[in-house]
Amino acid sequence: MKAKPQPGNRGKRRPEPDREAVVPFDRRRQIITEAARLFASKGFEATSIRDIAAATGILSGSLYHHFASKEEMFVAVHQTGMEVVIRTVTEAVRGIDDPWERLAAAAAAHCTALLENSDFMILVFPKFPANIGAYRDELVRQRDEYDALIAGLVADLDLPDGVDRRIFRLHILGALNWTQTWYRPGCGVAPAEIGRQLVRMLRRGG
Amino acid sequence: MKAKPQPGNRGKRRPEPDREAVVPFDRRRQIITEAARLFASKGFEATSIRDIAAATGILSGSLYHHFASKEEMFVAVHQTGMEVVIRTVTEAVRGIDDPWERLAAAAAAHCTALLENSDFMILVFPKFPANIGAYRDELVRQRDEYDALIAGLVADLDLPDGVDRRIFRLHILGALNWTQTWYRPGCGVAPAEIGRQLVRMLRRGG
DNA sequence: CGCTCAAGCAAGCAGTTGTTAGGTATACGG
DNA sequence: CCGTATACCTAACAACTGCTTGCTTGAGCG
Repeated sequence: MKAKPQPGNRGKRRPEPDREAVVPFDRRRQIITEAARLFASKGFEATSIRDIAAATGILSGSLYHHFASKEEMFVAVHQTGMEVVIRTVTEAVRGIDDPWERLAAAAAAHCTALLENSDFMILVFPKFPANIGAYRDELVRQRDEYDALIAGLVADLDLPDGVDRRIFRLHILGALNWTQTWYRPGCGVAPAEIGRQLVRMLRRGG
Repeated sequence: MKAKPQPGNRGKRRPEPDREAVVPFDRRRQIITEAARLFASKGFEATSIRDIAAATGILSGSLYHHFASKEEMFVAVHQTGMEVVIRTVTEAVRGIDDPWERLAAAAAAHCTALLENSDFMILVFPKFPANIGAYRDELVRQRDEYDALIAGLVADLDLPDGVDRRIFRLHILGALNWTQTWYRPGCGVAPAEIGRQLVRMLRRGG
């Protein structure tokens, strides 16, 4: 966090596998983690390359050995975040048969991943950076993949006639993603419970 | 929009009441409007003082005759946006008695104000600028005022036991506010319908 | 040993940022 | 017609932005 650039690991392909840290030293992943945390807390534009570098314990220029641009870092963070949510939700619904129970488990997992994964905080970004340019398609693809996962869960539900399943899905995702703006740890309600309550309200009414 | 700085109105307190334009010339409001549009489309940090000045047809330094800082502009935009939503929603529920119908009307009005008010686009900001500092309390106060309005509507509902009305309210606002990220004009569903459908889903289930 | 090359540092580039100081034209009250 | 206030312009400030260049270090390999 406050790590100063340490000339120690200059030129090292990789420090010898630390016996305490099972996870191998991976600078790229470390950068993504720190960038994710900063993007989540200050926003993309307000986070400077130097902020990310300082948090990683590196100088700003050195980041460009791992990423071509700040936008590419954003894409990497976005992708990693989406992968985490997709994996978490997929695992959460495995083995559950009842469609509503599956959706409830998914919502709980979504909230947990979003709000509790403090060592790798994810942000489902409300909007993409302005100059994202050519990367846009890739970001949309990543997001659509998760959208499709939720759409599959919604498709299995037994819903009254006239309910637009697309809007149903978007409202669920909206409510879940918006929790980022108001949830604070130790506010009395666990993330999983927040997700479950939403599905409960939508299922039985109220 | 593309208005170049025109030395014409230098020093004028106000141009003589234009017979065509009923609304009196109000630079401060004009700046707020343009800033709101830019903040909504590019985000606060990505919008520069010079962007706002150019959109207003003024030079960047001149903005500081109307606002002390960029953050103060944000506060003004936020306040104006909140006032518009509060006014719109308050008017929408007037004369309606049934609590669920009141909520449905409120949701419809919220979406309409958010998505359709193109000449004064509002953004309900997911998070405040980083260096907002002392202005934070004022922003929270403005937001809480609207929160209380919705909380009042929710309090009148006949809900099943065990439903947390606070979470109920936050999920509604979350779903409604998130529409900003996916709604596009002419996408087949009118903003008011999007709001109504949410309440319908929450009322009867599904 | 000598070669290669990833990983990082040091320094700086050109452009942009929010903000300010000082000057100028215009309107209005006296 | 004079003084004051308003609204704006001009020009710049220091700080910061993303990014590039040239160099150094040291591990791995034949």
